[in-house]
Amino acid sequence: MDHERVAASLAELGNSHRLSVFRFLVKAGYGGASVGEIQKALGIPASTLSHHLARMAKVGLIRQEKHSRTIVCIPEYQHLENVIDFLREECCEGIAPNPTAKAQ
Amino acid sequence: MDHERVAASLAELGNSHRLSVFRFLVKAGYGGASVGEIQKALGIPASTLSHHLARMAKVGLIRQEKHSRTIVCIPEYQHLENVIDFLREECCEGIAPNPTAKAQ
DNA sequence: ATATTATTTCGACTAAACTAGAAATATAGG
DNA sequence: CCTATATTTCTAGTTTAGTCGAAATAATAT
Repeated sequence: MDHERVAASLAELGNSHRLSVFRFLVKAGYGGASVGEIQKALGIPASTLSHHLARMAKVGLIRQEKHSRTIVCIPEYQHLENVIDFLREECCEGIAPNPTAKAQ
Repeated sequence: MDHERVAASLAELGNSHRLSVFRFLVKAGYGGASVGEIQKALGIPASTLSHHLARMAKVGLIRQEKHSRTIVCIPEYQHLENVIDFLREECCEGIAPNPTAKAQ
């Protein structure tokens, strides 16, 4: 994953509503949850939620599958894993060998 | 680290300039780098950079130490570690046990 | 066909982020 | 004291994000 995609994904998770949605979907598991279920659980107005879900899908944090009338949202675990891997590789160098301090 | 602080930190890292700054500081190591050094390396106008650095410091991603005329910026590795830990705990459940494997 | 349910798109607004030049501040050296 | 350097604050403009009611779309059932 490249710099810009990582930044875009972090920006999406950097919104409180969207982070809540992602956490909810992770709890829901691989089956995900429908837009309506998310809406009821988190109490976000439908049009607002739809907007946030579209953004999350756009960067690949979630996938949306249409099953008749309902749209099921599924968290893309691997996408988040890739973001975390990038952060570990690019932003955590040197954390193990700490020359200045021990712990805090 | 709580939900809101995680979201705020992710939002800061979710900006391309700020992610570049953080990566640069990590490469610089525990000694960090001065504002001027960052400015030269990344080519961001001084006032713009100052603004981004202040935001990063506010959420605890970096620390700023004044040494005579220059201000040294140091990455707070542990802060990012805490953010990553939150993501792993709250947003990666179920990734190890495959959906095809035993449910629990 | 009509009604019901699930979700999105539209439209309009407010708030916040991003940008960067110019002026101000702070510190050090001559 | 004056000058150079490092960085911030001020100011102002542009852009993007966030919000949500109302209307539109899509699918299903009656």
